[in-house]
Amino acid sequence: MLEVLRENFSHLFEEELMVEISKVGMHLKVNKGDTLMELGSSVTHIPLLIDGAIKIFRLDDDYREQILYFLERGDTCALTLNGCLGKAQSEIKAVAEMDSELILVPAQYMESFLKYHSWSRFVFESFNNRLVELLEVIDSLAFMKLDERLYNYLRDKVLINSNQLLEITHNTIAQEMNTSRVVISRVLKKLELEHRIKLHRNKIEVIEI
Amino acid sequence: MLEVLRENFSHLFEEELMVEISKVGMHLKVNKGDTLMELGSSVTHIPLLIDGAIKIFRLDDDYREQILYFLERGDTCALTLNGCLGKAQSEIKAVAEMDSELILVPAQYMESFLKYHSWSRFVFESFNNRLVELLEVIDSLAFMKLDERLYNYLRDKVLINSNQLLEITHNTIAQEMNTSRVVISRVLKKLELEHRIKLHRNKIEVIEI
DNA sequence: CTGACTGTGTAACATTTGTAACAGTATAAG
DNA sequence: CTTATACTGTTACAAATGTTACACAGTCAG
Repeated sequence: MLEVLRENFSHLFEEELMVEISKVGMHLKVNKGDTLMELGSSVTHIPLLIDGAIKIFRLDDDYREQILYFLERGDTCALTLNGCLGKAQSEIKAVAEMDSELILVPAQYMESFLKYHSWSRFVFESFNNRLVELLEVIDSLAFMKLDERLYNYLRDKVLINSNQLLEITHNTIAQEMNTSRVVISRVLKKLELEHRIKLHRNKIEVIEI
Repeated sequence: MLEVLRENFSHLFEEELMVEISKVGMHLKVNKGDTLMELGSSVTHIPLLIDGAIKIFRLDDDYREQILYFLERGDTCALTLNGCLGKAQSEIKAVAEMDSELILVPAQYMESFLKYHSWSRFVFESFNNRLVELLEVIDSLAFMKLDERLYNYLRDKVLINSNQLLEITHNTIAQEMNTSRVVISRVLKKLELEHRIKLHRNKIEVIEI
């Protein structure tokens, strides 16, 4: 695992910290679609993403969901850190957007690693990134109409997957954005008429400008 | 200023840190309605709230706004910290909800103070609180209808002001929630019919359960 | 007191989003 | 090939929210 850490985190962490992490961390591979954390499950580990992408959702009491952001290589999830400190059950869900690889660090090391400058810097920047992304979600929900929100959602997916051709169904989009399939189909059709996307069965092609 | 710090932050900060803060901090009093930070103004200070309450808004390009949360005694603004680290212009607005008193610490001390355990704990908890509050805003926007959002907004105001009788106009509410006055008047009337509030001129009485 | 202004109530209508129902088409399993 | 299932398109309608317009009541300055 130390090798994996060196390959992926040497620009972030000092050698000594990577050694420490490799002693207590757990190396994990997950498949596309796997759920990593369910509503209210206690937060016992801090994830470090080695490869792939994880999407994070907010859940409400009726199991509706709202996508928040993606974690990518080098990211961690501040909401987890949050859970570590606050001891609160985090009502979020994490699902692998693609086959991914991560290291899980037991939450109790969170604070003790703060003596490493690179770790505290990493944690700070992570909080920072998450705050910014949550603000973007708020912008989207508060100020934008569904067509723009949907287009942004698709653009994000394109970036994460490094592919203009998305393999996704209308139904899945509807769930992730907390609306209904009919509405998504309607708005997608509108975006297609505006030549911003092309629709295929099970696939959506995003036309970049 | 050291006296003021001791009175209000001795449960949070160690003595030595308070001394340091008192050397570089600026003691400030603001009046209800004063704007503390405008869209994109560079973030040069970290605020420590001594007394009163500050409301924080998200702004969009058309100067529409969405209220995020209130800062109270003992709070600081993680979005400011965010600004310190990320060097990004924070597109938020801060307005005094009531007459308030705060200490401004120049942003450059943010990192150096991290050697004080109580400071790094304080900063972490602050990030934490802000994340939780942003998630609540997202819940509100993503999952709730306007009547519930409005009632929650009023309840928050009651808590912050320690007063069931709010002095506020429909128009102000509409601005803070990014909707129109007519809509707010309509929904307020509905809440009144449900006996959850009572309407008066310039005043709204929230009936607690 | 008078006129200007602000705050509130309300009606009529437009737009956006959500829901129900159903048809047609591609795909997969047998 | 046949059947079942998943996916998409579309219509008609409902509900929520936004917009425009206007009436009227309280307040404040002169």
